[in-house]
Amino acid sequence: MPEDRTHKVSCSSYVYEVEVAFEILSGKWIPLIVWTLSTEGTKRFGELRKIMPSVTQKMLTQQLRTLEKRGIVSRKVYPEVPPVVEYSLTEIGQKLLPILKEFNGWAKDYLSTRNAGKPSAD
Amino acid sequence: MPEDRTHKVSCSSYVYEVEVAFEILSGKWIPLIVWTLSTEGTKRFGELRKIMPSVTQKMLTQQLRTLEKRGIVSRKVYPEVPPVVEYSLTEIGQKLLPILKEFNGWAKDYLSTRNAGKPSAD
DNA sequence: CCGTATCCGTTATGATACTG
DNA sequence: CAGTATCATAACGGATACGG
Repeated sequence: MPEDRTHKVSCSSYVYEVEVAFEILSGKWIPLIVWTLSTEGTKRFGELRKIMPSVTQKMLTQQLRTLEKRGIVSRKVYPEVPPVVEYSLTEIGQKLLPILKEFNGWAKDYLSTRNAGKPSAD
Repeated sequence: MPEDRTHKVSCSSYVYEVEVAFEILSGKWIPLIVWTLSTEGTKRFGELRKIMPSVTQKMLTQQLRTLEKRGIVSRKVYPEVPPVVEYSLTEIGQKLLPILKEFNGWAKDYLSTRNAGKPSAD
C-alpha cells in the first residue's frame, strides 16, 4: 500500500487549531470531494467518478480513504456482486459545509477583485 | 530562484471557487502565517521568525513571497541599513479572518470529538 | 463495480552555508 | 536584518496494468 501520510492529525504538533483544519482538508482533490459530498449527499464510488472525471480512480480511492481515516467521510460497503460502496460525510464532516460556503464566497470576491484591473487575459 | 509553483490562481481550472480558496492557502506554513498576521497585525520579518520558530528562514521567506504573489500579503521595505521589512495582510487577506476563526472552532470540535473515545494515547 | 500494485516524474520542504 | 544559493530528500500525484 502507498500508505499516504495519514497525518495522525490528533497527534500532530500545532500552534493553533486552524492548522489542524487545513491539514485535514489538505490533498489535491479533497476540497472538491468534501464539497461534492456536502452538497450532493451520499454517493457511490462510480457516481463520484462521473461527477469528478478529472480525478483518476487511484486518486479518488486514496483521497476517500484518507478522509475516512481522518473521520470526515464514512464508507459503507454492501456485500453484493457486483460490489456497491457508498460514501457520505460523518457528523463532524457535515459541520464543514457552512464554512466551506463562506470560503467559496470569499474566493469569488478574491477572483473578481483580482480580475478587476485586468481587462484582457493576464 | 526556486520559483515556487506560483499557481496562476486566477487562471487555474476549477469547478467550484472553494477549490481556489484552498489553493491560495496551500503551503505547509501558510495557514499559520496568515493566522498570525491576522491576529497580530503588521510584523517585521524577524518578529515573525520569533513567533514561529519552527519555520526555517528559507521557508518563511518563500511562503511570504508566495502569499504576496497571491495578493494576500503586502510587503513593505524601508531602504535603511540594516534593512527593515514589514509584512501585513492586504484588504482581501483581512477578509479571511472570520472564516479562519470558524475553521479554528471547527477544529477544536473535531479534536475533542476524536479524543472523546480515546482515554489514553491514541 | 470497485478497487490494488507498480513505476516514476514533479513538487515541496529542509539543512546548511553565504551575502548586501 | 533579511534575505539567497545549493544540495538532498521526501511527499505527492499520474499512467498503466491487474484482481476479487
